Amino acid sequence: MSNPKPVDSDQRAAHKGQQTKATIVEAALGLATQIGLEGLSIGALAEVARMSKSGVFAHFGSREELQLSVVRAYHERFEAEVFYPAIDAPRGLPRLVALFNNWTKRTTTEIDSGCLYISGAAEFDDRPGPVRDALASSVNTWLAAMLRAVLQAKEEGHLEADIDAPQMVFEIHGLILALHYEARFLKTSQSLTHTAKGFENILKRYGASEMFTKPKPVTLKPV
Amino acid sequence: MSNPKPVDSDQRAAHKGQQTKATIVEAALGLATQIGLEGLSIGALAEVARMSKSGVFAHFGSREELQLSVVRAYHERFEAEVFYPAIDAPRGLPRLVALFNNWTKRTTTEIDSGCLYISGAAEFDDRPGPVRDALASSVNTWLAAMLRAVLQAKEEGHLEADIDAPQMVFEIHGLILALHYEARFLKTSQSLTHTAKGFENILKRYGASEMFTKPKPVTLKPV
DNA sequence: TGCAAAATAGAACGATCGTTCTTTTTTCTC
DNA sequence: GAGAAAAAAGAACGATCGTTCTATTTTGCA
Repeated sequence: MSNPKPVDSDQRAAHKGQQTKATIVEAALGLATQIGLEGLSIGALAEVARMSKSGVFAHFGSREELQLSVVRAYHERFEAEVFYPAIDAPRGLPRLVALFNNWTKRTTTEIDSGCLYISGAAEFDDRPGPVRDALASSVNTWLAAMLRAVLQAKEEGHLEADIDAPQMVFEIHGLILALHYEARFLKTSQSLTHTAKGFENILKRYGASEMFTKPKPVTLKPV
Repeated sequence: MSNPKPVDSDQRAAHKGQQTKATIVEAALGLATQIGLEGLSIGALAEVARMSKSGVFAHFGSREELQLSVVRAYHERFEAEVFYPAIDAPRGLPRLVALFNNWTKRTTTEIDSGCLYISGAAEFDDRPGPVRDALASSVNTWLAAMLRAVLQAKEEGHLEADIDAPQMVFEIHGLILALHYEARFLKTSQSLTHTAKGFENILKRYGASEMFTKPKPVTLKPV
């Protein structure tokens, strides 16, 4: 009983299987963002991961479970890259701006790789099942976080008091979707500029002062 | 030589083949908008069209040509439903509003069926070839028409003189994309309201007077 | 170091894919 | 109505799909 709980290494009791599974999911994530969750085939994945088809398959038990693993991995990555870094920013408008900037930055890098939340939505539009549910749940979680940020900015007095918060989130979401569509599919060069300018327009319309450019403004909480 | 050019019936010299081909394309359009252009299989299409697989195939010669036919058919339908009805409206803001309303209306009905320009963009993101080119060409044609309408509204003095027209089209496009995404995938109930309100916000921001609600305003051309 | 267990590989399955070829049926013209 | 031409059907192809089963290799613990 010298080491009853080996919590030292990567994940607890990393039985080699779990670490190769992580490698596979990593490769699957790359494939899925490019060719979509539906286009993701076990054969192609095995080739990329330099493994046998059955070797890959054994880790998941079904293609659907593989797709779910990919969605979960994407969710974690999105959270780590977009959400968590932004909660360092002060509550209110600065945090909302940080969230949007991180979102935009991620979408910009995804012009080459693709966004799973967007391609997945198109693929699982009317295809019920666990994959669709997982995708929708992740997106809803993220949109709820954005809504929370808007509400907090309103509470802090950084936005006008009578604004329609879900409406604002809807419009921001539209900017990101248009950025992805026009930059990735149409290869329009000005998309990023349009996105930034569009966000400025939205902020102005909802009563944000010009302080949103400065990361740490003087506190002007009216309460 | 009584009838050298029978231009009477449906399309010129409707040799039966072309009319069944039209039926097939019709069915293919329905399938493609639901499950996507990539998911469109000749076997499934043959089943829907109540024909043999080879019978369907013979009309196109390749799956890619079938996909191209679907894209062309969608383009025609989009034009007929969104673009042409709007050019009856007076040049300037009324026409722009009509274009947007038709676009919104079509997207709303497509909450059940799906929009080929959106699902197709996700599928052919980084898949070069004729299908992608045809899709992108159609979308660009439509966005150019929207841009033209904005520019004309500016010329007519219905919008402020110094506005960034491509920027405005980008923001409008975002509204439609958000409508499709949130209504069709997330099944958010308020999407249509958010879209209409978002358009109002955009119009206000670009200096449109409140006359845009009335279909036939008094002419106020300042030139 | 030995041995059980876990991980991977390999082969094969039924199904479906796009496509080709041949045959039958339907259509159009004289 | 006969006969050529067009359209549709039918069967089969190689390839790939997800999945299952068995065999082999690798791992981790005593």
